[in-house]
Amino acid sequence: MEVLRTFPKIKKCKISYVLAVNDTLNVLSGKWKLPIIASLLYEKKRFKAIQDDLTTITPRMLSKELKDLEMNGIVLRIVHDSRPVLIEYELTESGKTITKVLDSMVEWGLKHRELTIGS
Amino acid sequence: MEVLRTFPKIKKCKISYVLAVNDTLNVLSGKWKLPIIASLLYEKKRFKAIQDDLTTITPRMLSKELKDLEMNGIVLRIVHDSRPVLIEYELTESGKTITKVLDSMVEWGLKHRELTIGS
DNA sequence: AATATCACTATACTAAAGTATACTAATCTT
DNA sequence: AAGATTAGTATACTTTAGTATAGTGATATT
Repeated sequence: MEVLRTFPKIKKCKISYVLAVNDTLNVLSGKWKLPIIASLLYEKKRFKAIQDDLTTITPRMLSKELKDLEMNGIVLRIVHDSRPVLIEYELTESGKTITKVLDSMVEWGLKHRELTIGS
Repeated sequence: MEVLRTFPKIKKCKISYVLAVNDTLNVLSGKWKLPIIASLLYEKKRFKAIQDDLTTITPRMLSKELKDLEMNGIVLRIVHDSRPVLIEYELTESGKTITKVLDSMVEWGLKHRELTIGS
C-alpha cells in the first residue's frame, strides 16, 4: 500500500495496475511468506507440519504470517471440530495461482543470471 | 539470498529455481526499487529527474537504491565527460524485461482482487 | 497422576529498512 | 562576486521486521 502511494508522476500506467503489482508484492515479500506458500503448495498442512518444514521459524512468526496470509486471501484456516481440535492450513485458489507469478520470476531470474554473472 | 537459504525440505522444486525467484524478489522488494524502475522505463534520466519523479525520496535513499540496482545489473550509470559532468541512469536489458514479471503480477493482482474483495 | 503434544500467545529484545537534516565540491547563472 | 544547481555524502535518528525465550490451555498418552 505504502509503496504505491509514493508512486510518482508516471501516469502512463493505470493506477489499478500499480495497485495490483503492489498487492502481489505484499503477498510475496518478507522472509517467510514464500517458504510458507511453498510448504502448502502440494498439500494442506497443520501448524506443526509447516513449522517442521521451515525448521528455523519461530511459532510467533509463523502465527503472524499465517494470519497475514489468511487476511489477504492466500491461505485458508480450516478448523475441524474433532477432539482434539484439528487445524489445517490450505492455499486458496489465489494462493495456488500465484505460482504463475513465481514462474515468471524463475524465468526472468534465470535469464538475468545468464546475462550478468554468466557473461 | 537470506530467504532462500531458509527454504525448507521442499525438494520438489530445483534449487536454481528458488535462487532465481529470490533474485527477482530482491530486485523488486523495498519501498523504492519499483518506483525507480518505473521512472526509468520509458527514458533514461538524471539523478535529479528521478528524484523529482518520486518527490518524497531522500537523496540518500535514491543514491543507495541506484547503487544497489547498478550492482545487480538492473540499472546503468552513464557518465558523460562533458562540463559539467552529466550523469544519466538507464535500465539494462534485464531492467527492461522485468516488465514481464510485473505484467504477471498485474494479472494475478487484478484477478485476486476480483476473487476476494470483488466477490 | 505426570508427562507430552498441539496450536498457539506474551514480553522483551536485536537488526534491518527507511527518514530527517545538514552539508560538500564542482560548475553555472546573474 | 553571490547565489543557484547537480549529484551526491555524513550523521543521527525512527520505524518496521524479525528473533529469543518462556508460557498457556486443551487434550492425549503412559
